[in-house]
Amino acid sequence: MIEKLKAIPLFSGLSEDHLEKIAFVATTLNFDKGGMIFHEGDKGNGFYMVEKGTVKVFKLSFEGKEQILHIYGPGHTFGEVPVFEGKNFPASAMAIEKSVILFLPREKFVSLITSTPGLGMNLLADLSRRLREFTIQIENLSLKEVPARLSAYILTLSKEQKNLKKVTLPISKAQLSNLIGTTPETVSRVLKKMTDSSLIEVQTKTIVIKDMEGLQDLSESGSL
Amino acid sequence: MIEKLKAIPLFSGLSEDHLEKIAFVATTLNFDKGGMIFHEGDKGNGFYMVEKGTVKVFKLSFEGKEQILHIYGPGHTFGEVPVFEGKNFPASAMAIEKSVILFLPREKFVSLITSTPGLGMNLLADLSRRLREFTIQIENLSLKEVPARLSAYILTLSKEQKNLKKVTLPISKAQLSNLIGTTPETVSRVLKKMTDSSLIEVQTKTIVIKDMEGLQDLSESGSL
DNA sequence: GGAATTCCTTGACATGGATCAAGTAATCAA
DNA sequence: TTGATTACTTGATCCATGTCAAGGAATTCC
Repeated sequence: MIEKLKAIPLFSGLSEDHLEKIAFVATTLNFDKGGMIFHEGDKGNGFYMVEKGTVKVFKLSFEGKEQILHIYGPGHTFGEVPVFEGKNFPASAMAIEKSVILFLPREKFVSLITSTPGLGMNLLADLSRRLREFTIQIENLSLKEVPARLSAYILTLSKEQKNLKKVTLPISKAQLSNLIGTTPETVSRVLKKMTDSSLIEVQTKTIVIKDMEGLQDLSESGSL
Repeated sequence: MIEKLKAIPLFSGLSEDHLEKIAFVATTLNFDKGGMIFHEGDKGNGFYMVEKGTVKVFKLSFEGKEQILHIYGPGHTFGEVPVFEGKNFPASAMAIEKSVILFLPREKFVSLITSTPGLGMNLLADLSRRLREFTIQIENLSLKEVPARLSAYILTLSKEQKNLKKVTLPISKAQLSNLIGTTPETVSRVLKKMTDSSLIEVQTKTIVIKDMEGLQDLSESGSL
């Protein structure tokens, strides 16, 4: 367990001693594909870490439309907001494939923060990074059109995966459309246009970037 | 100065001694209406507090369109993200009226956090609250239409101002349209429709809520 | 207090993208 | 492997909201 915790950025710089305390209060949860980890409005009495698998954090509209806020893979933590703010979860979380999740109960963790200076700073950095990401997401949703959002997403993938020219979609196109705030139909049509303009080549879950600069332009301003 | 700091939620629960240390490193800045406090991309070597006036934090698109992320009045802090994350400002900040702003330099503040347990927790709570607000803003932009966003905004104002039935717009309608992600023309038209449906009455900067329940419905689901 | 500026409203029109529907491809399960 | 289920594509249509333009109200500034 301690080895697992060491790999998590949030806990970097902590002593074995502290990690041991954390390991002691953590529990392991298993979820099948589609399993709900928590629902918007639930009382949050702890937070979570992905050990294996993939998780989406999302909101549903009144009519059932979904907006994905984050997709998290191994090593990422989520569900912190109610831990520090006291209220309930502002969004829901679901495993989008068979996943193993660690759970850290709130109270034990809060007392750990005050006694572990580095942990507090790590958390502040982590929440700040998330605020920055939301800032970008709001910019994308409000100031950019779908082709710009989609190419920005492909470029993000290309940076995440070392594989600079050939990227693999980690989620279905339906999920992708909910992440960038559009519909599967529109994703399909825009990918086709991008292919027609020789920016990319698509084969099922693989996208080959043919014109990196063109994609970059499209992600910043342009339309197709 | 210490009296000013006491009024700020972020510093609640801190001893006079700690407040004195903070007051010692804080400086006062004056801005006219339209004065830029910082630009997106600037290196952030500290954060800010509104003492008097109003500030908007916003992003500009390539084409010059604006999306407002926050409007802050007296007592609110802003610009923390780079303090804890190290990089630059993810957005810009401008005084939208003559304002007095306190500036807290980064380095002195960071060392203060490690030596002041309560301050770290206050900051975590503050950033968490902001994450929750962004969550709602993303939901609004992506899952709701303009009439729902506008009525949600009016309801928020009504909660903020004790004045339950009669609210005063704290910003121009042009700014309001940039806050809810639309245009002045659309705001104008939607307010008119809401007036025609007897939900509200508008007179310049004042809105009287005639049908609270109807507004609530509209903010959650409906269209006009 | 009146001119000048800024802000707001209204109308006509254009359009990005949603929705509905039907077919095709990919994946899963037995 | 094959049938069944789920995911994706393509076309036709519709609608909310953006854009452009012009007139009207409110504020600001000498």
